[in-house]
Amino acid sequence: MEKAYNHLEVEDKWYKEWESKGYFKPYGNGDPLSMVIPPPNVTGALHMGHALNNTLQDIVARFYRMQGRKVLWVPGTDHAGIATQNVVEKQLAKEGISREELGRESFLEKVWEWKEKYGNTITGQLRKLGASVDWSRERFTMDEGCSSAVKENFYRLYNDGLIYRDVYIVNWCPRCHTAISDIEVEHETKEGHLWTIKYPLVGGTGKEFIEVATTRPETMFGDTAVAVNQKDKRYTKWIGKKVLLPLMNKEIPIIADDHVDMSFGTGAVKVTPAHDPNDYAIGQRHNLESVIIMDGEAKMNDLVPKKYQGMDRYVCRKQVIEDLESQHFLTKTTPHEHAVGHCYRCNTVIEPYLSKQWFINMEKLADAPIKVVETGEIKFIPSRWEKLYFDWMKNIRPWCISRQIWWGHRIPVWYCDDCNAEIVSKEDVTKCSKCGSTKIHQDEDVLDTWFSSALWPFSTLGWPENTQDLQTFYPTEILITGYDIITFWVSRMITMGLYNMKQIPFSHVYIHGLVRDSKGRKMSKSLGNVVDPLMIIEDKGADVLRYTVASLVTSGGQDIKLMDEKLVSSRNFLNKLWNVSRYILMQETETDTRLGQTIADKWILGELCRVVEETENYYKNYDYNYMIDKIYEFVWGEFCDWYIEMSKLHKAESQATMIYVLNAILKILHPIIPFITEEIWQLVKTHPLCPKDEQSYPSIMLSKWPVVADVKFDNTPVKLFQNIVKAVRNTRAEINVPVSKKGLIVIKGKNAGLQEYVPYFKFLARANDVEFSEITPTVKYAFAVVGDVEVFLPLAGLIDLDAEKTRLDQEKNKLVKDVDILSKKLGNEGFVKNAPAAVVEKETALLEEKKFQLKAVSEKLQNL
RNA sequence: GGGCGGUUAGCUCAGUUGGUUAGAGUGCUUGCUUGACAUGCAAGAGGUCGUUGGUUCGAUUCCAAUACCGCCCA
Repeated sequence: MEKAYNHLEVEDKWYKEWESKGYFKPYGNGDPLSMVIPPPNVTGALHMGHALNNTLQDIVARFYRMQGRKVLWVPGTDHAGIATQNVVEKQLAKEGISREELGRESFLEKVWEWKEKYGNTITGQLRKLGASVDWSRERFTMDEGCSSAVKENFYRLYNDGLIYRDVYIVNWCPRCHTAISDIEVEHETKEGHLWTIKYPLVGGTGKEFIEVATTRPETMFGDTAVAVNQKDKRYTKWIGKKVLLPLMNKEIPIIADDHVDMSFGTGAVKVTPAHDPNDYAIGQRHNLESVIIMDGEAKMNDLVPKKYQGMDRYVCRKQVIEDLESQHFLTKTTPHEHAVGHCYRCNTVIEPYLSKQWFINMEKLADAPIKVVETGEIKFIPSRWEKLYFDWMKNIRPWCISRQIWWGHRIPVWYCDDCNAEIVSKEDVTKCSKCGSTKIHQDEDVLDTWFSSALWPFSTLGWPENTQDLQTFYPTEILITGYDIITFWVSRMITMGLYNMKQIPFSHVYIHGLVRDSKGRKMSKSLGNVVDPLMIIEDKGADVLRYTVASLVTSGGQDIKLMDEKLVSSRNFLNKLWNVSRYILMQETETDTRLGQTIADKWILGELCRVVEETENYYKNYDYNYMIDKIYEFVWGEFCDWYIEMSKLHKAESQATMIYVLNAILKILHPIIPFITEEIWQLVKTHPLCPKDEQSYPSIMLSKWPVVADVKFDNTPVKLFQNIVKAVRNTRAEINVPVSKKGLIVIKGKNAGLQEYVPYFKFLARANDVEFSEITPTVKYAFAVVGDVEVFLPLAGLIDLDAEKTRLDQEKNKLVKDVDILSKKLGNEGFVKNAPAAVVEKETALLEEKKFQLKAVSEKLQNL
């Protein structure tokens, strides 16, 4: 083996091997287990969120594959309608072409070209990460099958009366030129103003006004009423009268509505039904006219006075304020903080906009999805996310699914120009089914991308066809995703899964946190704090990235701060694993195949048995951070630091055990760090002392989870031995004994079982001999007490007496404190009476030990 | 305004049913060219567990209040 591990060469080599040999396909005859990948944006690039999400999925896939399950992990990408269209439009803009100039057909050709060119970027990057997805089943939300699923779903929902088209106020993005759904709007608190405007009373003295407060004066041209609360005494006399809209000279009524907040502003609000959702609701209740005063780009249209026509909404706002002021209609301007909705794709301020859109009546679909989570048929991990899910589902509102863009699934509805029939069809329509006219046209809009994503767990398995895959692998078992798309995606998959399949789409939803920068900030291009996972893979390897990410995932699902130090620590661990393997494999091959010949062998086999069992449970509970801690401690702390060192005294007898333990270590680590474990395992499996059946597996990823014999071994003597060695090392270091000097160790007290460890003491504690004695040595010595064993280091002439005195003094002080605390505790009647007997017993024994140690240390200090 | 999460060593974080003297990695100090590893070995220093009350024989852990930070929803 090379002295240093070369990840660049090894990782590429094994991934090619695994993929080309078809190891990612469902393997064996085990119980099927399937997962679908959260499809990344087809034109996107791998970011840390993907790296985390796919590492976690791959860990699950590889673990269960080794457990004998028939694992299918389906990969694929998402067409990301708005985002992709934006990207391609921007590209075209550089060439001075707009999509309108190009026309729908040609533009879509361009997008497909773009997809062909860049669509492999992210899938290539998933390969770099080591994802064991079945590429032969790769899907795309706009491929033929998924498109047919979308049409089928639309068709069914429409015929069940759950999809409808209606004029409604929606969130309009003036930059993307499309409606978006409620959850696609991001609210940001912004410093704005509250303007108070006088609306003069019609038929009054000319000096009577009602004052309205607004944050959006430019929408006044669309006002069709002023509303006050019925209970508001200030305005009772005004209700039913009319005011004159300034700058417009249009008469509008004053109405009473219970939803008006009397404490806000002046208590009177202007009502603009076409440009505010609350006002729209008021408008509906009072049968008010809705006047749309802007175009699709949020520029003022020809329903406003000529002066303002064509102005951008913000330019217009400025002008309106100026004009109101000069005409003495503006009475007050106060700073005001309020939430402003922004488009999640381009961050443009959303314009509430009245338009005709397609909706899904989610409320009628919500019962079953709520129930399956309530009954535990679908389990969220951690369970606290169920609350978010319930909040969302129980207050669900109509889902606006139409988008005024071109890239996406075109709505499968045709309209007859002659008889106005609305025809929904899974096949393209050329003739009106009602009147036979051929003058028909398809709906111009496309569907929300999430509409197709909602079908992903079954559309990827072949639905609406009843395929073998669908029968074998639906429902899927585990869905792994970040908490940011529980509402966007998880809830909709559950809804559509139940609606179309009459079965849940998955039983476990494992929710992880988001990856943040070292300061805890969200990674974003504008902040420039984006960590590119590919740079890490290039620099340190995918294994290092995976190990780091997995070690940072907590069971509580906290967000993850990615720090360079963590990556270095992970790399060091892999280096350790590499080197200990190299050490083991570089030994001359022995012929003795017996395991557990020495006490060291027996001890490590016992520990291995415990670790393998614990690890299996941690994997099953997604408890990766704790698991890695335990494996790290076992591999580095116990195997390398103690076992390997001890085994150097009997390399030949221990070789079989060493290989055996190494083989198991590689297997339990494989799901986390697949590449390095494969590289080493290929060497281990052909070693003559490796269990023979390993050779029947071509790859560690297809090999079986280790079955470790339940070795019963009392590790009390080993622990005592280790503690004495540590005490001796500590003592020698503190009293400045040169490392090169060896000395005698005298052990006094209960030393049952320690005789066997004499050679190890000599080797690991720099002893030239070890004596077991019942009496205290008479020569000068340094002293330590371990449990109820006294340890003497008679190092004549080498002892720094001052240092030894300081040491023992400190030790004594500590023991005095311990004895004090324990005495008080055991002197407390309440404790002795109420605490469990086992605890009292333990504390009593401990007090005895501390008393003994205190006495021993005090004596030695006096004799110094 | 409603909800959720966080606050533990210089830094980043664990802490699984309440039970001694609270752990890890990293950083720091000291000593080591020990026969796989200096990406290493050995030893060490470092915390009144955000604050205040309560329950309890006993609270980092359970309850209540409060402060600060972050996120989501309206």
